Amino acid sequence: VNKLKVSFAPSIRRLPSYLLAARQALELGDEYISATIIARDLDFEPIQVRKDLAITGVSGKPKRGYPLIPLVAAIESFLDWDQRRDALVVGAGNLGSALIGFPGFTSHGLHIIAAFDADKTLVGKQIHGIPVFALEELKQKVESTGIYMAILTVPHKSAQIVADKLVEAGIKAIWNFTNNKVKTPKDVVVQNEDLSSGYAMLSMKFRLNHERQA
Amino acid sequence: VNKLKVSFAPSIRRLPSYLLAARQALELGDEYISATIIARDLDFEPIQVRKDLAITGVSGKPKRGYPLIPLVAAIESFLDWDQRRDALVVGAGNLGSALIGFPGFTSHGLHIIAAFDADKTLVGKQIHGIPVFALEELKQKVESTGIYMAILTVPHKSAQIVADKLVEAGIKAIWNFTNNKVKTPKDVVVQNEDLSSGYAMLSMKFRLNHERQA
DNA sequence: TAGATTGTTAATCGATTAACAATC
DNA sequence: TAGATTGTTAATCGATTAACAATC
Repeated sequence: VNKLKVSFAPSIRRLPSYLLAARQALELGDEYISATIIARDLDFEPIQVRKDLAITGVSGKPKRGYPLIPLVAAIESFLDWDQRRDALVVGAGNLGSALIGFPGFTSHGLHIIAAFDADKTLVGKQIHGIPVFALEELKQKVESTGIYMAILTVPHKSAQIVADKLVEAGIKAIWNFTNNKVKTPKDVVVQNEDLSSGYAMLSMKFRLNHERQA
Repeated sequence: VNKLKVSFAPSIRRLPSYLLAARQALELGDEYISATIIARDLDFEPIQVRKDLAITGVSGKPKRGYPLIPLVAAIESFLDWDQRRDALVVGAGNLGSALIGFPGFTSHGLHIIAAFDADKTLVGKQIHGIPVFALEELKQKVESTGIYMAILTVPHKSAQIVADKLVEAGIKAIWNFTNNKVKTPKDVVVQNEDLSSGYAMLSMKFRLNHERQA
């Protein structure tokens, strides 16, 4: 079910780091940035950077590189990050609160404007200035605001149950920070952000590095 | 620099979800789990699950599947998750605090036992029962405890500076939650956990899904 | 001009999927 | 036994890297 093939997934995952590099160069007053420079900064191959940037449609100048302002615009537009997008956080625990307070999202157009939690003692309070509502109010809030994106930060055992409620409320995109995969109808996209898979990579890298030296 | 080839990286990233599935089946009182069942739960192909599990060395029984207790043990041992590992959090802001309070890590053997921050008003306080120290105390603490793993949750602009301090203090593994890639000598492994690349994927999936219906 | 860089086309590499014999 | 499942070997697919002409 629900397996949407995202073409060039690895390239898309790398785009945000190119965007950051471009913005930083812009801040320094540069006009152009070359794939060679980006590659050196990020420890990639220049050819990979060129291939990745090609999908955004931006075009570079031989000997100079990519013009920064069009480059930033091309990446933002390709990712749909050039327009404001409001989102909900569902599960106002530690991780949910941290994401609400995370300043980096606004630079991608992402604004968290409400939180929801099953815990009634949190309801009515604010977290980093954002109001917390009861889960029961979800559907009504989604309908009245037209929001279609939700960040899921509940305990993993309730992930599917809450995801079902999100779908029922009309949410169309779920950023899932629980370890449990959730299933949704095919008109609702899910991005799983499994921290434990990153930790598996770190553990493995450490083991291999260690063994290599031994 | 520092580009350590982790063989079978995609397989390693999937192992934690197999581990979770196996543990859940064990809780339900099952004795075996088949690749078919795991694949259905996680929306993978059975052949992929079998290939992935093969690297851990566990062997299954035709018609039954993989015996749960050896399966859990094999994955944990392969990832080095069968022994306790202590870690530091550096940057005790929102995200750092959330990771300190995240209950899931202990099931992978990961225990956060201290936090560090440049902000002197935090020093001496506790976050979820974990003490916060000044950055200046880093080296001394690393040396006295023998800890070699750090979780980096500082603002992205100070990522490299703080990473350098971690290396200098003797840290050998850095789990980097900032958007900035950090460079380290080759005896220090880094795992970059770039949230914005996940958000790029979600944005793209949503756009493609939307366009397909239009 | 010389040389660095882009962008395209082709080659390589690695991961996923298919096929199927072995097994319980 | 029949049939589901494992595990291995081969085929396919897609991503990365190489080669190189075009360009400024």
